[in-house]
Amino acid sequence: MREKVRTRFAPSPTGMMHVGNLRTALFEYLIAKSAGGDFILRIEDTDRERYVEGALDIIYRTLDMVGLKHDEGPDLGGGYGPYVQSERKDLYRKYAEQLVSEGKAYRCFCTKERLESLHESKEENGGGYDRHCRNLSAEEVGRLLAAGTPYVIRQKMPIEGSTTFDDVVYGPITIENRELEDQILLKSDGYPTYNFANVIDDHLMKITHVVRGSEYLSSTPKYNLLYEAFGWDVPTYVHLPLIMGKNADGSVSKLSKRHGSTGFHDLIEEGYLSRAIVNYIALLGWCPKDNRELFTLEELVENFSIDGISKSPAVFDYDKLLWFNGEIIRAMPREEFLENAMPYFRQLFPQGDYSWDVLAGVLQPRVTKFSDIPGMIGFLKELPDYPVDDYINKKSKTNLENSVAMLKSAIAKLEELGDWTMEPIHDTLMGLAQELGVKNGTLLWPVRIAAAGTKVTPGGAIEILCFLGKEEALRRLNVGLEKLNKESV
RNA sequence: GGCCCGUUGGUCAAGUGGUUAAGACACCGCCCUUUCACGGCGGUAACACGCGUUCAAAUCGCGUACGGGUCACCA
Repeated sequence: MREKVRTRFAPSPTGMMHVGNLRTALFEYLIAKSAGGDFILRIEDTDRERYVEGALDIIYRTLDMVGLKHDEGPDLGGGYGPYVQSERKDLYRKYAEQLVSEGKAYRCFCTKERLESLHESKEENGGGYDRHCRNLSAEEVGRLLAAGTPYVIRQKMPIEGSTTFDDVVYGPITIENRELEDQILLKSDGYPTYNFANVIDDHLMKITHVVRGSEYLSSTPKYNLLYEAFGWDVPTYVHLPLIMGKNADGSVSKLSKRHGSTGFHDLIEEGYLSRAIVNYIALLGWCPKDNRELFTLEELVENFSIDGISKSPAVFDYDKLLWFNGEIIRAMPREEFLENAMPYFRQLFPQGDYSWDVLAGVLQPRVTKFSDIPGMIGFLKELPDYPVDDYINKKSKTNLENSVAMLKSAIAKLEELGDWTMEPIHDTLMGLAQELGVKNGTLLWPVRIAAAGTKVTPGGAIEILCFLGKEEALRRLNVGLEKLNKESV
C-alpha cells in the first residue's frame, strides 16, 4: 500500500498573501487532494523580527475565501502538532544538538562583524562562510561556551563530491558540494533557520511531497544533505515555475509589489473574484490534458495531474485574469449576480426601489469587474451634460432635425403609457417606429441619447427608460428636446 | 561574477522524431444589433541561434545567446 500523500502550506506571518504564495498553496492542495491526501497548514514564524501582527488572520481568511481547507493546522490540531514553529522551538535544538554530538554539525562562535567582512571580500574567497569554527578543539569550544559566547550551530557540508536530487518537474539536478556552505541550523537566538525547521517539521509531520517555488531549487541539495545526516527518507520534491511580473521597461522578474496588485486581498479589492483568481493562477504553470480553461476548485481537484506542471516561468497577465472574471460573472445565476452587484448599485442609489432586475439584466453580460459598475451606470443617477452632436449618427440615420421629430413623437406616446415596464415600453417604441416608417435605430438612437446623456451605454433605450422611471425618463427626453430646439434656433 | 534552471506568436500554453505547429487572452475585421457589450465567424502573429545525431528534429545531444533564480543568524 502506498503511503498517504501529505503536503503542507507553510507561510510566514509577515503580511499579505502574495499570489505567488497562494499559487503554491493551491498546488499543494491540489496535489494532496487529487490523490486523496491531506493538506496541512504550518506557520513558519521563526523570524521574530519580521512577524506582523494580524498576518495569521490574513492567512486563515485567504485560505477560507478560496476554499483551500486544510486537514491539520494550528486552529484544527492534528496528530503532528504543534503546527506553529515557535511552539516547537525546543525540538529543533534537540535535533541540532544530536548532529553536533554525532560530529555532523558544530558550534560557530564567529561574530556578525567577521561574517560581514567575509562577505565583503567574497571576490577572493568565493563567498560564503570560511568554516573557521569547523575544527575548533573541544577545549576551545568549552572555554568559549563557559564564557557565554553566543554561537550558532552549523552543519558540516561535505567538501568534495556532489549532491543529486530528483525533482518531479525539473528532473535530476546535481550540484557540486563545494558550492554549499556550512549552513546555519540554529540561530544564536535559539530559533532554527527556515531550512532546518523545514526539514525537521516535514519529516516529523510525514510530509510526502515538498512543493514550493523554483527559487528553492538551488538550495534543495542542502535539504537533502540534512535528511541524509539524520538518516531520513527524502521527500518527493515538486518545484513550481515562478510567477513573473512585467516591469516598466518591458523586462520581467519575480512577481512582487512593484508590479501592482499582487496580494490576494488587493486583487479582491480591485474587484476580482476569488474564484477567478484561483482559476487563473491554477493555469499559471499547469495545463490539463484537454486544455480546458474554466475550472472550479472542485474541478481542479478532479483534473489535476502533477505531470501537467511546466518548467518555465509564467508572466502574470491581468487581461487574462479579467477575462476569467467576466466569464465567471456571466455564468452566474441572476440572483448571485444581483447579490454581488447590489452593494455597487447602492453606492449610487443609497435608497429607494428601482428595477434592479432590469439593471442586472443589462449589466451581467457587460461587467467584467463588479467594481466597474458605478462607473458604468453613473449616467442613470444624474443626466450628464452632453453635446447635441451626440444625436447625429450615420448608421442610425439620425440628425439634429429628425431627432427633434423622433423625440416629440416618443414623448407623446410615452406620456400616455400607464404600465412603465419593459414590455409596454418596448412595444410602444417599436410600434412607433413602424408607424413613422423609420428604422428602429432612427427612433431609438435619439431616445437613448436623451435618456442617457451619453453615447455609450450598457443596454439600450428601452432598458434605460424603464430603469429611470416614467417621470425622470420623460423629464430627460424633454431636456433633450429643448437642447435640440435651442440648437436649431 | 559563481552555481542552478529555463527558452513555441505580445501573454498563457498544447506538442514528446514525420502535424497545414492546436487552443485561450489581447489585438484587428465581418456578422448579429438600438450605442456598448455578449454571442457567432474570420484574420495578423511563434518553435532564440549554430552545429551535430537521424531518411526525418519544435521534439534527442553539444555549444552560444538571451531571460530568470540563487548565493543571509529571511523565509
